[in-house]
Amino acid sequence: MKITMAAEYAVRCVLYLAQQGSDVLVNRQEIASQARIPDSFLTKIAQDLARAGIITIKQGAKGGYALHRPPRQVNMLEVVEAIIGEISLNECVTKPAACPASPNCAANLVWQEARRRVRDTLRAADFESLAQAGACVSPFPPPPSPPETRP
Amino acid sequence: MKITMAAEYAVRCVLYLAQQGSDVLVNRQEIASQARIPDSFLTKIAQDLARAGIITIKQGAKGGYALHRPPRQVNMLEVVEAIIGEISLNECVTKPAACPASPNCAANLVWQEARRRVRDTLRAADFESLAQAGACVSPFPPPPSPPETRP
DNA sequence: GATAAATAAGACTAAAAAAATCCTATTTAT
DNA sequence: ATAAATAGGATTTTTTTAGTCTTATTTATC
Repeated sequence: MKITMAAEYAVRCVLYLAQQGSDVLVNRQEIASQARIPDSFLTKIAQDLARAGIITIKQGAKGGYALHRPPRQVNMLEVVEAIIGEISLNECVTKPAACPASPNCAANLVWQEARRRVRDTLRAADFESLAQAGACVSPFPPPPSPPETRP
Repeated sequence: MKITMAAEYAVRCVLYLAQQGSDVLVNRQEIASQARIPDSFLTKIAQDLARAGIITIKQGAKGGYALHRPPRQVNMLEVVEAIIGEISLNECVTKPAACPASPNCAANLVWQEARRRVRDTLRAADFESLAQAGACVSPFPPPPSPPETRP
């Protein structure tokens, strides 16, 4: 029930790029070290992200990666699914053939609902917000701040 | 990002027991064949369920498994987590040590939110509802039924 | 109390997936 | 032409999952 490391790395990679702003080319080693991603692994991840139209790869000397779109238009769901494929929590939902009873199974609907909610949550998180939030803030309503104690 | 087969089997096992009603002892082979669970694998799963206080195991001749509580008081979250441990979608949330930046990471909060929603959804699904729903109905508001065509 | 019918418990194995790594090829700025 | 980058695929290692097997224990029944 875990996202893979590759997907986590992908999110960190795109988040790092988003922090630099749109269209800024960053070389792979910098991304790898700053986002703590094994450099050689990042090549694989970047290829998936590029195929999904999330980043642009420039080869050759002075090459590197950049966001392909404004960070506002990229969300966590896209990034994660670019790496691991469409999220689904169980077999029943993915391959109905695996469970002949699935259309008659109430549990199946619960899995579908859970899946929908995870995907909605990730979809709501765009990288402009994430990058702006930066330290410790979230795209969700933050907890009310404690009343000021000093005038 | 998948639940394990063991967890799916556990849900089916408990669902099958819930359908028989509370306190009805069912032998393992019956459960295994009806819920399509490899018989020997079910022994492992049952042990976890028993440890979690979800089922009762009776050994010896005429032994078998039964729900330990009314189905109303058992939910999918419990059953799943009895098998795979507490659900968490990524490392950042589970082991903060793995990511020194986690308290400063907006993505982390999104993961936490997603996790919360999955767990809430599974928690809301109790086995009385699931068993009653039986065919094709869900614990979530069902789609409006089509108008009757025959008086 | 002996026996047969059940499950327990844990060691073990096989298969699949995840996480990298490595090597050769290609692209591009200078 | 050269050096600095990335591409892409093959390969490897590690971890997890899924399942099996064997021996031991429990309990109803005769």
